[in-house]
Amino acid sequence: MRLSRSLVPTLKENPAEALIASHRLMLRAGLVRQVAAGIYAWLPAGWRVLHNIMDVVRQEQDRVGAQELLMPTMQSADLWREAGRYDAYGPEMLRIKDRHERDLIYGPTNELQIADLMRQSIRSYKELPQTLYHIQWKFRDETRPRFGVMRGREFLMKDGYSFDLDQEGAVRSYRTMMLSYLRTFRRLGVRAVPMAADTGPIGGDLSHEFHILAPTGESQVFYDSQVEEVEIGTDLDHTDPAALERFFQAVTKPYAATDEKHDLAAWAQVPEERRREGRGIEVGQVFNFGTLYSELVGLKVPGPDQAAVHPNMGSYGIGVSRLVGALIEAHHDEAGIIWPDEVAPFRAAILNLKQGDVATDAVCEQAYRHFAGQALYDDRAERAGVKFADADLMGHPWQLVVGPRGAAAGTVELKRRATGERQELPLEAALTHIL
RNA sequence: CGGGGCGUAGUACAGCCUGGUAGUACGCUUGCUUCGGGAGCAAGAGGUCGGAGGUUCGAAUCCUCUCGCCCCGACCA
Repeated sequence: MRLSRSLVPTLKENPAEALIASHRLMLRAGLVRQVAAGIYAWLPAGWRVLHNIMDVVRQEQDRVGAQELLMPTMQSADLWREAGRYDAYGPEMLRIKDRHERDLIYGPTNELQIADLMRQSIRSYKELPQTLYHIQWKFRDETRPRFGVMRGREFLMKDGYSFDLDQEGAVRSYRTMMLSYLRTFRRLGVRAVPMAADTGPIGGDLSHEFHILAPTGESQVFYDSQVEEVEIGTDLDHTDPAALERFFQAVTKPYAATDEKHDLAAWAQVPEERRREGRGIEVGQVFNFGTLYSELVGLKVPGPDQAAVHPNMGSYGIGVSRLVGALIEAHHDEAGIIWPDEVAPFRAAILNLKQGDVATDAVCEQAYRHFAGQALYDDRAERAGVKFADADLMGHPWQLVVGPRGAAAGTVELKRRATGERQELPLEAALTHIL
């Protein structure tokens, strides 16, 4: 993208409504604009970030055999009534009437829909296990939206659901998802610690929340520093139950809990020098809730012995739009955002220090073509300082600085945003470096 | 939902108490100069002061109602 022709409305000053770093920087870097309380428009650069996160999530889901589908945002109230959840859910659920006075809801979650879908579709235990997921907008009418996209009313969430014949299979699905999630967060450039968690209104008895540690987190978290040393299992074969179990034990054995589940007795067992306490941003949660929902919607299949079986379900969520804020909370400095490589809206910014200079323009155009849409070309006829400030603010992992001096000598300056390191090198070398 | 705060130009704010032609800075436009890490000078554009009603000769300013946004708490990916 050429910056001169892009909708990237950066701000030099901090908007008054934004108090925490990620909210401030998202507005200042031109990623989002607020439309109403807790509702945001994603501008081109912000939308690219969201896409990049979705891509990583998708790849890691597909890798462990989950199938993507897409369920609608709007749901019929009937299903919720049938399951006895329409009145139970409370005012957080946005209820709408269509022109025929039929009750609809904007989905706050999808486990009823997916269970209903499976009820209509699967006919035998031989079709299990299956795990399905989608990435879709949700709406929860929070009493108090805040912190920008971190607690919006409308938010993008990846939610997945597993269906197993029995508890043993369900535990395996649960562990597989744990692995997938930890891989996902790792690729997104953050360490998310799984913590024992309350199961909340969804019910069930096995649940972990994934927290990114940041001072602005909403939960108080306690953990044994050993969890930080666990190998994430990038190459682990998830179809090997023994390897999966070893991994799961290693990840969940060290003490880690949010304040809701904090156990003082267990905490006291953790050696003092390994005790860590801080704030965490919840970016994901995994549940196993047994046969609760299959029973609610009447999902059952004939088992091996002819008897009808309610599949054992698990539910797995990642707050995709919240992650954008959480990643910024975890990666920024005074100058702006520092994107992890996989999520950056652009791999590099090309800064043309003298637009109109034939040699400089030529080098920039060459680099621009080379990146084929993966770079933001700052082709504005501005002072260098403005460009550097914007590039730092937007947090591109690399900055390719092209000026007339270098263009004449056949070199460009390459700057790494995260470290501030700069080096002067030939264009070709710089390009290989970035890719 | 309880408590607090705020709505004036794209952004940050002043003006309101004590009514009298809507201001400052940054950003934006144009020109000249400058030009390798948030330039200087000059000239401009840009606002139904959140909305409605009222008081008044006259309302951003006073009164009433209303809408919206932010913060703290209780609740949640």
